[in-house]
Amino acid sequence: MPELPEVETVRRGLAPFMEGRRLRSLTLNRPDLRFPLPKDFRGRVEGRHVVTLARRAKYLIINLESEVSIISHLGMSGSFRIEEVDGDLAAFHHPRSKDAAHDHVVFGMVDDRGAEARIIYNDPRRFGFMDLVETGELDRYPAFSLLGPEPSANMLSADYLAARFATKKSPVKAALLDQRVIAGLGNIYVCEALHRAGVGPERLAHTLVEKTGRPSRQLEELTRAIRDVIAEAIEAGGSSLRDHIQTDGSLGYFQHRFRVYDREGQPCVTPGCNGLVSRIVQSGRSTFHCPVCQR
DNA sequence: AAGTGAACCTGAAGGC
DNA sequence: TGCCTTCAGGTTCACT
Repeated sequence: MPELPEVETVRRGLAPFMEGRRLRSLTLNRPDLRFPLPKDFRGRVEGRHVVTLARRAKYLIINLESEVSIISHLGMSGSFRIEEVDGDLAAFHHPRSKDAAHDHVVFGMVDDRGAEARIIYNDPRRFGFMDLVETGELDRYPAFSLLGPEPSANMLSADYLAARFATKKSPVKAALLDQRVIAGLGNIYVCEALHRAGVGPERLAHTLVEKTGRPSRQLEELTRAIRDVIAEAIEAGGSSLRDHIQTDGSLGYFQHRFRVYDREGQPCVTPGCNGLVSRIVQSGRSTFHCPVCQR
């Protein structure tokens, strides 16, 4: 579920309920998620104010006062929801009923007027995890130090991708899923970006680089497509924030704009293309693409 | 060294 | 209704 745009949507949804508020209580309903929860987790965060919510790739970062940061990764099925303890803002009530058996971590927040809210982390498959680091050490956090650039406009260029792809013999689909190359793309947005750029998922990454080392026209298209699809997806998640906070990590409204993902057998939407969306498996994961207009 | 596939875990959906 | 198989938005680890 959560690729970069979904995590960013979660960050924006949680921020009003966490930033500037005090984390009064932390409840752990089990000792581990994918990994053991941090040692003395409660003792190190309870009573502290949340300064900011940040995001790096698919990681949510809760910066607390006294230079302590909680790192949260949602894995495949992780989500946050907000329950206002005493509130009258019915609009924020979560639309979907969750299995409380998978409510693993609860952040009890209180603002300076005493208004309370519970931020509840639910994760049936428990592929997610949480960790605790000193804020100044975030850049050295092992999972972060290897990450490639964010796919935002100023961080990602065709020249950069050309340099990374030049010696890569794996299919471009796999190369784009590699978080060391670009941080934050997942299966959905890789499929979507490849389709927008008209690049076949099985193309070997190095074939998108000219002999001179310059990016090919198609690689420039792909770079643009990656930036566009991520920006649009964040926008779509963001727009849904206005009425219903998307703190469940669901796709907001962007799922209605999928051009290939989960559309096997349906007509390709590229103007003038008469192809049908096809599903193949690459390194164990579904790839949706149009064999006619993606080359 | 790089690239592929299995493993981690639960639930939903489809076939019979 | 129920049982079985397949699949799912991610990452890591063990093999070629």
